Amino acid sequence: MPPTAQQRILQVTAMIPRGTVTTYGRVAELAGYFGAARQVGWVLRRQDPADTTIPWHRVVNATGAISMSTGRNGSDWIQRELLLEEGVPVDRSGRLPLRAYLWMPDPLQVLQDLAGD
DNA sequence: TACTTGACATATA
DNA sequence: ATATATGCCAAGT
Repeated sequence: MPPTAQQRILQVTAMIPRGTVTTYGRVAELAGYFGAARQVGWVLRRQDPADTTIPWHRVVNATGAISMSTGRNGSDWIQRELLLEEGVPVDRSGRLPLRAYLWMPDPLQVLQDLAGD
């Protein structure tokens, strides 16, 4: 069975280094699903906020902010705390200096890692 | 099958 | 800096 989109999205997310962040759109792109940013949000939404096995908190939107929403039942604020713990400065509205903390992986390396499993 | 909903992104005003 | 408008993709109803 070929890996599902969800699996690849989680695999890419798992590669994000501590103390750095990336965007939904970028994760989709690296996973091989350019344009499917919303799907990334959908996948991360069903992760257990308490489970840090996969660093879901290192994914933010393209404006450089945590996507705050009442539907998240507070996981958005948990995300802020987790990022602060890693040294990523997030202000009270959830904004952060994206360009300074953005994960810049070598695309080829990412493909290698995805293939290797 | 058709319509609605979202942890999105980009372009405009 | 905000707000509105489209385009996107998959799941839920």
